[in-house]
Amino acid sequence: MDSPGAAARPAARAGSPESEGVGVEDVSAEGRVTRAPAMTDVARLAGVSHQTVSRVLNGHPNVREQTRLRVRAAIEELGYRPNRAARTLATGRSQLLGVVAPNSTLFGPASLLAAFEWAAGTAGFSVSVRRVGVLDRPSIAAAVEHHRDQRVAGIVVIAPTASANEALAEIPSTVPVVTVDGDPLRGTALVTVDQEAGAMAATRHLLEAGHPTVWHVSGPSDWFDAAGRVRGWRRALEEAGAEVPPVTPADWSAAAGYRAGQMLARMPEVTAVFAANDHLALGILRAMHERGRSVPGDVSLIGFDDVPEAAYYIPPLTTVRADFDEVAGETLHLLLRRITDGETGPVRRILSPTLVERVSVAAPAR
Amino acid sequence: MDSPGAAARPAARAGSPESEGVGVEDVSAEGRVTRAPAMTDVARLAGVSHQTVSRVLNGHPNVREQTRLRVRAAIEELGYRPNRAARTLATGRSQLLGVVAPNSTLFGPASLLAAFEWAAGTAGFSVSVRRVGVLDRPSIAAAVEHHRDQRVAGIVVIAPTASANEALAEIPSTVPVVTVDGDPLRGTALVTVDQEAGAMAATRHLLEAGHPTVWHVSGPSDWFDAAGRVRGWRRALEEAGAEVPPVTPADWSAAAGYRAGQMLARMPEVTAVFAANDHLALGILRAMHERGRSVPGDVSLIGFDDVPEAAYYIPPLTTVRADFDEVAGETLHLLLRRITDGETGPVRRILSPTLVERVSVAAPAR
DNA sequence: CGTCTCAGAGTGAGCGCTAACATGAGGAGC
DNA sequence: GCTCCTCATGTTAGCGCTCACTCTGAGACG
Repeated sequence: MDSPGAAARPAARAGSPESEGVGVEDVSAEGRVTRAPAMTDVARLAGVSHQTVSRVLNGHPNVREQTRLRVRAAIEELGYRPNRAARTLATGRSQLLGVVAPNSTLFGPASLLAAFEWAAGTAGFSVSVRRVGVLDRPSIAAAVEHHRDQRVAGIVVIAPTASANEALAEIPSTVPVVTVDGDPLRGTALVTVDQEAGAMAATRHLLEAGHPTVWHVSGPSDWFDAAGRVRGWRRALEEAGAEVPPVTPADWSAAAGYRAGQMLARMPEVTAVFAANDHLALGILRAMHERGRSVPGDVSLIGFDDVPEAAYYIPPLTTVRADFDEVAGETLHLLLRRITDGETGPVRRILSPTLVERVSVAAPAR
Repeated sequence: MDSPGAAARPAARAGSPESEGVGVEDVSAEGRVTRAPAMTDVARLAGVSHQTVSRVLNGHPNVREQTRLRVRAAIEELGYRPNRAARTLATGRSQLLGVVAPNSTLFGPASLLAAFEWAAGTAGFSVSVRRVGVLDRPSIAAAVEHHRDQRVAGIVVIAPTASANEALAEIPSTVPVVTVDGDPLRGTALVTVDQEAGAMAATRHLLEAGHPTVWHVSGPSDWFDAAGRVRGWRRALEEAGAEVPPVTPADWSAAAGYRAGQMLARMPEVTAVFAANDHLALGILRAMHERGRSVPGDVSLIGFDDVPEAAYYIPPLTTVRADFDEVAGETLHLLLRRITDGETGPVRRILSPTLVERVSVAAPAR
């Protein structure tokens, strides 16, 4: 509205044209506030046209080496920095990537987000994050629209729940979108962790330790991650011919794990539990402890995520680890390919998690 | 580079001017690719000048109600969305806020970031996040420069370490900056939690339970948070006339807490410990457990942060909680005030944390 | 020795918007 | 009835960049 020096706007190009080394940034020699150097200022100083400066900046081939050096020197001297808004306006493309993420600090999404921001930053892209409170259709659609307004080059949607699905279907294909942790069955670009494989590995590990069957405390049922882990658990049991006990439903919190654990702790037939994440496992651990059931003496337990603290639970937790750096890297890679090559076909990258063995698993007491 | 339809650029404004309801978005009736509607399209449809459309969009006063409605209808019909890049270019101001954050998933910074993104989104701002690997001068300076290139309206620096300090001093005052978790003694805009008060409350609580003194496992010494907690702990001891034992240095991890706990567990005179965060406390808990020292029977323990899992540690952890939503809200508030009012003087908002009592504290055994 | 080619530049238009100024109609004030 | 002001709107000129041209001179080629 009223930033200082706004009145000086039509001034510019005052002073002798060849005055060397003047333009620092915001205050001229006379102490007057002036604008930041633009491409034409660089051009004038280097004795070329603004278009040549543009060519140097964008690495175009047909520029003589000597000219290139002269321009670079001028850029350096003026401390020139290109105006991204102008470039975006002129090209219709930006160096901005949009992310739609759930408004939570859950370990998975938070780790993924951090890893993606880091990877994108390293690749020279900015990341604009839009948090959504509930992952329903209108919220996600609004967040996507918001990003499109900014002319982002591409969008990443961290949409771990089923309710987000329909919103994704509505996104016009004019802007590249990659979904992370979304519906593995959808026909778009998707990167996710093989939840089913991870859950199978955990369940098999417990069966192989000698347990007749494995109980499962699941995450919220509308999360794909949770559903995939249930599927893997069930499949491992079925393949081994073991009885499939009822799922104990929960959310992702230690509180829910504790409540589930209180139930399971009173059932003597429960000797092995696979929890859908480490925080649930922590709650279960405490419930077992309170009921005097030792882990792994009486009950074996496996979690999922390998949060950094899992190794310091009592006892240290056997769990399943996904490599979020890898997921983020793949996501970025896929998105950039879609941006530059205009690819639009369905692509799926499903990364395998690994079992991390610690001490919360043992053979069942006889 | 070669997006489809780039060649059709100089086309546009084909077709009968008054053809109603045509302009969906990207494909005209003939199936040809065309550009998204711009302000002039809206103006033509509404029978006004583009400037009037601009006035309606920006809520200027001098527009007749009837005209306003006509313009709004045209906007609706065309599905018009303003081009932010153009607006940014024209005004030199954007609706983008830049955040510089450490590349970690530590509970504090991660929670703060999420809360800030949420708050900013609610206020109609986008948030561009730049992660920095190490919080040293060049890294932070580069991140800030990156944001300035994008013409962000303001910048938030989450700079919890001392080494970040000098970088902050270099930032020109042309762009509003608010520091979070930074040096409480610096003369800029700052929002932070009163670490010292929180640590004092924890330490006093242990003293009041009857412990002769309190031992401290600290965070990394270059973090302001850690330093503040050490100060508060020391001050509470001194004010109570208690002996001040040596600080056990650590980082923020459960692993470091475990190592520190192994030391403390062998010292019978240690009956009360204040850990600089909950994850350290978790590690200490396990070390105590392994050595057969019960918490709170033999040793009382308090953490800091109140991570959601702390209530499910064994035993449930007494800790200190900061309200990150409040911190984020204050930060946004402060930043927006600086952006709109051009305020530049030093401002400090220091928010008080609260003690959350659970069961890890008891009177010392006699 | 004239013509063609092509690297290495420059010129002008326009991306979609806002800011400043211009215009014109209607009413208040004398 | 005239001036002067106010409200509602239009006109014009950029913001700083890229794109599609045009222009120039030197070498290749017949």
